[in-house]
Amino acid sequence: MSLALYDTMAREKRPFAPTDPARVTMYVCGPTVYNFAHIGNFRPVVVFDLLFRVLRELYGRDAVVYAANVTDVDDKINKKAAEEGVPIATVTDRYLEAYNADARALGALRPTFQPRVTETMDEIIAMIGRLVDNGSAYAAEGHVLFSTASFPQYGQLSGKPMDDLIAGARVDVAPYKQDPRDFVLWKPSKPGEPEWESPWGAGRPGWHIECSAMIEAALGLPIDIHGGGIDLVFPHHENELAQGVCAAHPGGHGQTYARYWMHNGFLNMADEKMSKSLGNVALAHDLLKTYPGEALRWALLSGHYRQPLEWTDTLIEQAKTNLDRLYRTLDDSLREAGDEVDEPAIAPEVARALHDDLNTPAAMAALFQLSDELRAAITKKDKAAAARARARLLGSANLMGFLAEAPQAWFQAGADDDLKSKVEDLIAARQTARAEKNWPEADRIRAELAALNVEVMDGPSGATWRVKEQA
RNA sequence: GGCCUGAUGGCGGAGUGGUGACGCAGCGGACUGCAAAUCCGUGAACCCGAGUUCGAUUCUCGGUCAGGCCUCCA
Repeated sequence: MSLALYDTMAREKRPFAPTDPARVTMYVCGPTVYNFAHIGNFRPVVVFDLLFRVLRELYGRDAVVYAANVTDVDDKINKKAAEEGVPIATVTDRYLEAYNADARALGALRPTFQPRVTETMDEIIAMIGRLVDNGSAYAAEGHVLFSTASFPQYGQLSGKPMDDLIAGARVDVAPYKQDPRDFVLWKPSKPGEPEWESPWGAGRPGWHIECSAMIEAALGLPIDIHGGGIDLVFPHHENELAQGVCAAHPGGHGQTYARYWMHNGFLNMADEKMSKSLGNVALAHDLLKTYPGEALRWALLSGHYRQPLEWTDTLIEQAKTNLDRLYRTLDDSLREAGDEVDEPAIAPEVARALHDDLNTPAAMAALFQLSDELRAAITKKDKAAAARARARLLGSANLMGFLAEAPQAWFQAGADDDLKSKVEDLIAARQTARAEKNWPEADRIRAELAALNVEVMDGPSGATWRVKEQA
């Protein structure tokens, strides 16, 4: 039952052992809230939610502390607020709310903390102050910069050779930098933009410092797990690590910032990286209007989290079909084998797969096996075995954030009460026709139901129905 | 240019030094008034070359191709 996680820093899978099993800490880089987030933004949300669930199962519900930040100070936010002529909080509140709603729809539990930059300003400024005081950072022309030369281990996480970073610098080096690799901790705001008072003049924090400050304040160093998208390895996490460690220990001196670094791969849209500049984005907000959140979650987890995932309509539809199969077995078991209940249990095969660096495809395969076992019990009309198998399927699927709905609700999603009663009436009429072997009439009613986007299925214990296409 | 991943059947996608998961789709059959579901059966893959080995899809090297990072980005 031991958990192993792939650590970006070590570049290998390592057995996971928290510093303190009574307080397991995890931090994941969250969204910049200036617009609806696209589906790619939700891959880490879902992946690390799964890890959160696994850790809670392993160490106890209250033993895992999970912080995911919210960036609510940013150029894109400023731009949006200016366009709308509203304070930035109007923009950030709006999109944070939408983001959380989307995350919830995708089955993600709320993180323990969701710190915002605007609410962490004091800690950020204090941390920068310490970095300046202990010689890890310097002020110049209204900016404060981190001195990468002060941190010998700089570049270790991303594996970037120091020389390359200097030689490969593609952007013009700002004149106030002592070293091209140095990065901003604090900078002046442009006229008209929000600014905060600091010992180095009014301005705003640089991109990376918020995470270091939040981690120190909310979790404490070293944290057990730090997660995010693969693209954040450099420069974001490299810089975060450097400043986070040096704030307490100038020069680093072998101090650990995060004990396990985890990074999820990208979603590819139509053979290309999904990117806002290419315009091939799919907003989770929009997808959720067409597909059930669980289906999107299944699709996001259908490949291993470190691999790139091809995001296509087919993938989502297959995810839906896969869940249909599981829900159908569940539904049949409830109807044919009674509602006798057993203690929910997590199947060992599912646990084993998830503990192996979150091998979700293998875990899903195990779910299908559990479904088959339940199906076999239903066929044999073995109620006790069915109850047992159902408890294992449900317990395992729930751990992964699946089968959270009642089967009826899953299959009849999108049907309002009006449609439901109409369908019930038609089915009753059809039952009468079938009893009289009036097949033409029965088929006519089937067609009528089909026109309502409803499919009827005749079973041994009566007819059931479902919404065919959910849109 | 530097660094780093990956290349598995029609599709998605695990995994393994030795009889090649799982799901979807296909085909044949059972069941069904019809249909759906379900069940049984079935065809189908490990990029190329060299090396290591009794044996490689799995290890090593080279190549090709694809993707990522080096700049805001999950």
